[in-house]
Amino acid sequence: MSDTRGYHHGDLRRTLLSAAVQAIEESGPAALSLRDLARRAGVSHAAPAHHFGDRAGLFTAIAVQGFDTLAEALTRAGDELLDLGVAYVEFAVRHRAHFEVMFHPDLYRADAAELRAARERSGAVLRAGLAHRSKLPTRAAGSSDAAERHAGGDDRDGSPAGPQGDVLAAWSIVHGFATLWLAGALPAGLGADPGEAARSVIRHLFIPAPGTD
Amino acid sequence: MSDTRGYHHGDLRRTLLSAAVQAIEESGPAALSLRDLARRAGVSHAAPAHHFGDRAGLFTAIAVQGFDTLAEALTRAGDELLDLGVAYVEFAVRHRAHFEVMFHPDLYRADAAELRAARERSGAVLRAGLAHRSKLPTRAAGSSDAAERHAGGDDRDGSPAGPQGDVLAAWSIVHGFATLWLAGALPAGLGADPGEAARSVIRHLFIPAPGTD
DNA sequence: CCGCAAATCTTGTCGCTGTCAAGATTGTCG
DNA sequence: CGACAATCTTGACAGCGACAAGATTTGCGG
Repeated sequence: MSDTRGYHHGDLRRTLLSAAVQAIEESGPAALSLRDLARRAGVSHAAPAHHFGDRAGLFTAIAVQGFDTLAEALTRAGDELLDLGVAYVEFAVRHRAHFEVMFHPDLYRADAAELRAARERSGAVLRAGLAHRSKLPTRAAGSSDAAERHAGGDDRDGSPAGPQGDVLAAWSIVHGFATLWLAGALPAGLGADPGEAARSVIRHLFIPAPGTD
Repeated sequence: MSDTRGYHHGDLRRTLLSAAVQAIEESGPAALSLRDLARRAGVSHAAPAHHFGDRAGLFTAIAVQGFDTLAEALTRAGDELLDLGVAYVEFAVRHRAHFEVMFHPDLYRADAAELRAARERSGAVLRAGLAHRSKLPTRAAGSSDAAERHAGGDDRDGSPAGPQGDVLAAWSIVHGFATLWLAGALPAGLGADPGEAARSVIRHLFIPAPGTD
């Protein structure tokens, strides 16, 4: 079945996908070449086209895979906002290639049904996790007056300062940290563990003074 | 001098740069073609090489221009953290092409002297502005107990949770918001003004409950 | 004013790429 | 066994970045 020899490769699609991910991790999405991919897989230069149509099709498949993997990772992370954010950053660093593709819609077919479904899947996990944001672990014991306070405030959605605003702020800070980390823009001295570094950055979201213990 | 006719174009470098920026705004950096640029400027296909060396050289020039423009914009924004963040996001949206190139170091020559200088210039402005972060405007009158509190706490730098942590958190949230906005990943309904949307998101950094007033 | 060197742009070429079309091989199902 | 669909190959074409060599213009020293 997964015989990689003979006229039929047997598992070409999966092989091409993982080769693509590896190539992107090495030199970025822009440098990806379908022909080079085919060469790595030991097939002819036009073989990839049959499975993905064209370059955009390949990137679409990678993005789909990425959104699904992200959904899994976030699910595993649990309900607490902090852990959710750390998981997001760790996903970005661990699956750098997927992450870079996912947030460059000009690379793939953003309107593809398969992709919209995958995006929606990971979006749902994110929203579900953030719905419990009252479980945000402050250093103090009290159950987060922050959440309570504006739960009584303005609940109509659409308002950018409303509960959606919390989600936006949380998403922005973890996405920004991940992006800057991947771009190599962050100063050295943060250590080698992006998850831990992200944790202390995320704490600044709702808790003014972090303190060291 | 700026005669665009004849054998010598006269102002080709600037023309190519602005054509490149426009092309990137239309279809992203990956789709940029030196030959297409030359065609737009009405010169031969090899003309750009003389001014920029190669593709990476062109992107380097764009990145330099971007870092300098960002430095200007941040300088104009003043000292308050909130305005600084809004200016950052507005720069990203207004100069989308520059922003996208700046944070994709694999596109250009990150070690070029000219570029490191420009990056350092904008970095200095950022740090200078954030040094006054005690001026962060809370809704309440009091002069931000947040800043005071941990100014007495741990002042040694290098600690990710220290004052550098504030800078990181602020940078992350505005960079993340800008990136998500540009990627079209944010939900509709935030309105058409990214600066204003950013303002209400940034407020979540140190102030738990924003309230609408 | 002259002439020469440097700067600027052109022309030609090479290998590489993505994409399409047409053919070869293999698995599958009636 | 035979036909059909899926899979892969071969061949071709235009566009691209890069390099080399030549043409044209500018500018500066004499």
